Amino acid sequence: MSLRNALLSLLTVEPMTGYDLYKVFETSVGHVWHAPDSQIYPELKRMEAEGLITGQDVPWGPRGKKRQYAITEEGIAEFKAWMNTPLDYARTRDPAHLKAAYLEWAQPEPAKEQMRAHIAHHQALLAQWQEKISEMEQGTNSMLERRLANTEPEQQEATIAYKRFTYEGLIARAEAEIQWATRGIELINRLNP
Amino acid sequence: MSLRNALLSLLTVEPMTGYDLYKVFETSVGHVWHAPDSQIYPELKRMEAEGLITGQDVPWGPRGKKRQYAITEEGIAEFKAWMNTPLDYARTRDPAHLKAAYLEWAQPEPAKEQMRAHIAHHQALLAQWQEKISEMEQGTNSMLERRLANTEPEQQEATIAYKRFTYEGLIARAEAEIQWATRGIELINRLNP
DNA sequence: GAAAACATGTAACCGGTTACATGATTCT
DNA sequence: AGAATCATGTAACCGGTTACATGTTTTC
Repeated sequence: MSLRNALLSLLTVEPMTGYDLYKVFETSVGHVWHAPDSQIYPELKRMEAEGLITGQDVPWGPRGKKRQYAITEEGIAEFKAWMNTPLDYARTRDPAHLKAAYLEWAQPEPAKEQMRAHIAHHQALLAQWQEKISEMEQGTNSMLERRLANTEPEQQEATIAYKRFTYEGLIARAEAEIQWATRGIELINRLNP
Repeated sequence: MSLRNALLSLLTVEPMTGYDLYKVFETSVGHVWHAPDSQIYPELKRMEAEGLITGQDVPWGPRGKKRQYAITEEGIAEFKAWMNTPLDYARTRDPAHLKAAYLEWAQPEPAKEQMRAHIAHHQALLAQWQEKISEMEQGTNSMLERRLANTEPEQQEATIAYKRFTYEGLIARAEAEIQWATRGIELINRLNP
C-alpha cells in the first residue's frame, strides 16, 4: 500500500494528472519510490472509487482532455493515518550481499566487475541526492517550492528539515555502499594475486 | 531468480531436503535472503525438472520418507554463471525513507515511534550479524564448517573472507541506519519543543 | 500421551514488471 | 511534416505472501 501513499503525498501539493505523477516518479520522488504508468493509472481509478481522490476531466488542446486528480479530506486523513502507523519491516532480500557472500564461486574479473557496478549504481544515486539537496538550498526544486507555497509559514521549516534529513540518510547509505564495494575490490585483488 | 540461486548456493555444501533449506533460510542465510516453505518446495520441483538438482527419496523413521536434493553439474554451472553475471539493480522502493520525507504530516509521538522502530529493527539485524562473525571466528557456524570441510584448503581463506566481508558490510549499513534514526529523533524533538 | 519438530504441499491473492496498444498535442 | 512529449490504458506474467491442509517422528 505504499504506492497509494506515495501518490497521496504528491497530491497534497496540488491536483495532478496520472501523467504528471508518473513524471514525478521518474524524477524527484523516483529515488525513494518508483512506479510505472501501468501501475499508476489503475491505482488512481481505485483511489477515486474509494473516495481518497476526486478526478475531473479538464480540456487539453482543441479535442484532447486529461483527468486531474485532487486529494479529498478522506485522502488526507488516510495519508495522515499511514504516517502515524509504524511500518512493518519486510524480511531481508538483498541480491548484492547474497552474491558477495559467495564470491569465491565467481572468477576474479567478473567479481570485480560486480563491485564496480555496485559502486557505479550507488554513485549515481549519491549524485542525484546531492543534487536534490543543492536544489533545496537554492530553491530550484519546483515540487518543493510549490509545496512550500501551500504550507503555513510555521510548518515550512519542518517540511524542509525532514526532506533534508531523508536525503542525508540516503547519501550516507550510498557512501557506505561505495566504501564497502571499494574494500571488496581490494579483497578480490588480495585473494587473486 | 535469486531464490533459485540462493538454493543452489546452499546445495553446494551438501544434499538437503526442502525442510532443511527452509530452516537455513530461517536462520543463517535468512538475514540476506528469506523464503517461506510454500515457495521453496515448488521451486525445488521446478529445479529438479530442469536438471539443476536431483531428488532422492530417503527413508525417515519406520513409515515416513523425505526427499533429499543434490546439486548437479548443470546446477553448479548455472550457479557459477549467475555469480559471473552482473546484477541489475532494481529501482528504489524504500518505505522508511519515503515516510521520513513527509514526517511533518505525522504527530511527534508516532514520528518518534517510527524512528525507534527503525532503530530496533536494525539493532536486531546488527546483533544477528555480529553473532555470525563471532560464530565464524569460533568455528561454531555449522553450515560454514561443513562447507569448509568440502572445500579445497587453498580456497578456504577466500570462502571465509568473502563471508566476513559481506557481514561487515551489513553491519556498517545497520550502524548507519541506527545513527540516522537517532538523528531523526533529535530532529523531531527540536522541531516540536 | 501431548507437544514440538519434521516433512510437504496447494490455492487465493497481491504488488509489481513487461509488453502491447492507441491517440492527441506541442515543438522544431 | 516528423519527432518528442503528453495522455491513458489493458493483459499476461512473475515473484512473493498468507492461509489452508495433512501427516510422521521425535522429544519430554
